[in-house]
Amino acid sequence: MLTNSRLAYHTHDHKRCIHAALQRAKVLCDEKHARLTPIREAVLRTIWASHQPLGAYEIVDNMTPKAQTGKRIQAPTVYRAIEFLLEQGLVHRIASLNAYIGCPFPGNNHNDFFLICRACGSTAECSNDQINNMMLQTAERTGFKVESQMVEISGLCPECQQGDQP
Amino acid sequence: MLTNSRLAYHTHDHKRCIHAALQRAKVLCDEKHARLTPIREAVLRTIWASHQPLGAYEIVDNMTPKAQTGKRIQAPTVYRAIEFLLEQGLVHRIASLNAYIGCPFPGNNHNDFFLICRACGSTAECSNDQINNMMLQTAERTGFKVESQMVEISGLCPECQQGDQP
DNA sequence: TATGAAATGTTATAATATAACAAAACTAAC
DNA sequence: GTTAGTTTTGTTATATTATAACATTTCATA
Repeated sequence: MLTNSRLAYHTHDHKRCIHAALQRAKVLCDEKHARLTPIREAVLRTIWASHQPLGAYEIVDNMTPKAQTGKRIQAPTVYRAIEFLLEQGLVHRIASLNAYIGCPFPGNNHNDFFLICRACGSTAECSNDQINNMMLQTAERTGFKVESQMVEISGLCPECQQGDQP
Repeated sequence: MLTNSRLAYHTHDHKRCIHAALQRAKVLCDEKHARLTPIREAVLRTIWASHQPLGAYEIVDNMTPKAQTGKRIQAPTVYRAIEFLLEQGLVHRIASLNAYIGCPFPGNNHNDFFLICRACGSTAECSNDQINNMMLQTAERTGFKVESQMVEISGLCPECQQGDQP
């Protein structure tokens, strides 16, 4: 099992997270001859500013205005950057929240699942081949041909179980 | 493993599906002293008109107007009915599609997963305790306390593999 | 440095969902 | 039955999420 739950749910030097994510993104885009433009990089940085999934308009609001003109980045531009980042596997969409989160291990071609804390919003990603295989088998027993899957688990992260919110 | 894939993916007497679903709903609501009003029943019937998840505004469009006034049911009314049906476990929300589908085995308190055909939209529900347990275990190994889960699998149903759409 | 392709800017709008308050229908006690 | 309180529905407006359409700019490369 592969997971980033240690980082997602406990305080840590988050600058290193962001830096590492940006580095991985650059390498990956380089390999694929995909263009990680300044805007796309800025959107990725904004998404990585936390371990909580961010809504598209939260991203819009958190983006710093263009240096030259001082104008704010508009929604379509952000959505286009998100689309690119999704295609490259650098971010994931959390459907249950209509929100986006950085992928901690891009390029792994994993079908992961997400552990979403309903109290603090922090979200970790886990991959578990055993579960994937079992889902595949179960689906195929009904004759269904699996192409992609989405697993989103809601509950309480270790930190938030302390207060044990209701 | 429990599933309705036989019905979801193959032609059958769908009137019986609808009738059975309505019957189950009545019994369940009776037991819980929940009020399955005419509007709620009509929304449930509309959702059960197919094995494809329906968007809220598709439901609005498919509802027959009020007999007395001839006026159409408005979105908030439909959303409120959906909310009720979700609470009673009579329908599920498919987050990846922003759509709603009838639950074939309500009251089972199952954490099921959905097999959604990307070609025809038909969606089956499966429950598999083994998978649920494994997800629980995996989550809890990270210290996460699971409360609910959402598994949505996309691919091709048996029927649509014939044409093998790309 | 021209040329076509890709990315971004800009405006408008589609699609999904909810807030807020009024009116009607139902429930339970009298 | 009447009435008071609660639940449900009607109605209007609006919030939230996402995309369409077309103009402009930037980039890669010939």
